Amino acid sequence: MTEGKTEKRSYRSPRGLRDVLPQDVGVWNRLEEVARRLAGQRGFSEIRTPMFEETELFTRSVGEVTDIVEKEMFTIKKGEHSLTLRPEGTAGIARAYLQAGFAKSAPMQKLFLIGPMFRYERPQKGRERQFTQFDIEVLGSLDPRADAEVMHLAASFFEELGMEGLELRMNSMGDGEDRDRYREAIREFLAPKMAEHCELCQSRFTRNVLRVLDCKNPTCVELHQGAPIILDYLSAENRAHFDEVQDLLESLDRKVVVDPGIVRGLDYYTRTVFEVHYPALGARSALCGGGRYDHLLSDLGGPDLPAVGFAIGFTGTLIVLDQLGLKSGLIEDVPDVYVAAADDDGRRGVFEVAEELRAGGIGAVFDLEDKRMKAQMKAASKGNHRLAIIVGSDELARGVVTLKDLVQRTQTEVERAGIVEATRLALASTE
RNA sequence: GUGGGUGUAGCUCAGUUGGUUAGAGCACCUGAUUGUGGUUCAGGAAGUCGGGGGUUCAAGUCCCCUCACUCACCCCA
Repeated sequence: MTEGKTEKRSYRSPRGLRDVLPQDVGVWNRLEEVARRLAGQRGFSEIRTPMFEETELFTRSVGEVTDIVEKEMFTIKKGEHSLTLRPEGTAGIARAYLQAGFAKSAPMQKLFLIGPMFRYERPQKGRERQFTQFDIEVLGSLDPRADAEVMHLAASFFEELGMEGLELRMNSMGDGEDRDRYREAIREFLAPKMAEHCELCQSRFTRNVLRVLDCKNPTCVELHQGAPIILDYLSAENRAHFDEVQDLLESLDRKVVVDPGIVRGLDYYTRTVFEVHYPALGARSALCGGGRYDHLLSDLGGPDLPAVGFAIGFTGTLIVLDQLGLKSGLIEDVPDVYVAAADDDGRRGVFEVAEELRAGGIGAVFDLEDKRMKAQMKAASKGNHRLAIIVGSDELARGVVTLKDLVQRTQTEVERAGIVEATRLALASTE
């Protein structure tokens, strides 16, 4: 606590956090509007969970041996409590589902959430420390139609925004026994080569074998050539599920690319995993990632109910929309009337007229900067208002106001008393 | 965490081998038009040249450190 004059400095938003300025809010609203509409049409209900949760919720669900938990969480310690800003949406939704008793009262839930997530990472293109996600979750169903429904919905979201050339990639992570058998096969495959792997791989080998294959270290990638592929280990049941999801999507004319390389970075995934890519984006082309998490609810203390969902990141979506020139064309609604004061006597009248119009349901603004008449007219025109109403001592004396059509560039005088009605008429004629 | 690039007016940038008061366009303000807008013309305001240190008679320009932004790797939405 210093006293006296403090040094003058400027402030910036924290690293990796950005402002959405008024000129960009239109696109954001559009993304949310499309998300809400598509979700609503399909019977998904909106849910809003807290921005932070007990840290343990994430270590349990996302997995201790994941980048998210190992190095990307914003954690706050308050006394005994450890709280973490949510790095993703599914864990919180699953927790809320159990807490609300849905597991017993109404296990089948289709839910969606739109909101900010937080990860402590080094920012770069398409990656921020606070980012917004659109999360979709179907809880309580193992039906392959649920998988296909959410996958189709993910792709539809982007298409609805005008994007083309998307790629839907999927894989299966198996479940239970086949997952165990695969894990064993990987362990056998890797064991003789472990000495040559990097430190991270060696640590993962004992803690979570499957993630060893995730390593991008060139030496390790080389060592992984010829590693067993999980699709060869699927049980008949899981194989049938995998095939059925593809069939369903093909019946919607939706092409799916099977990509055995998709191993999602979160431990809770089982069976179906998928990503929606926009290949032209390059480095970070995945706009959406998702899949099944059939044991997450049980891992969090609930019954063993299956679920499937995805998360779409707005950051990447906005970059693509910008690249495609689809961000423009969103005209912001602006008040119809600019009320201008011709002189100092008019300033009070301007205030009263504006409020009278607003009370009558007409949008109106006026100058708050002591601008001269000319500057006010300039502002009216720059602001894209349709009408200007001019109030000055001359008008006040005669009980009228000047009504000017800024588009047609015509003007008339109308009775001050009938201003709302006259403005309505003028607006109707310029429709 | 590891590399690369960039930091000059609100924004986009120019500033030549270091050399007098640091420039342009856009935006902003004023006037031409003493009560009327999108054009034009004239004028004006606006910069600790990211910050600190060093070399030099002289640094926006060269060197070192630092911070910020940005791109890529890692990972991921």
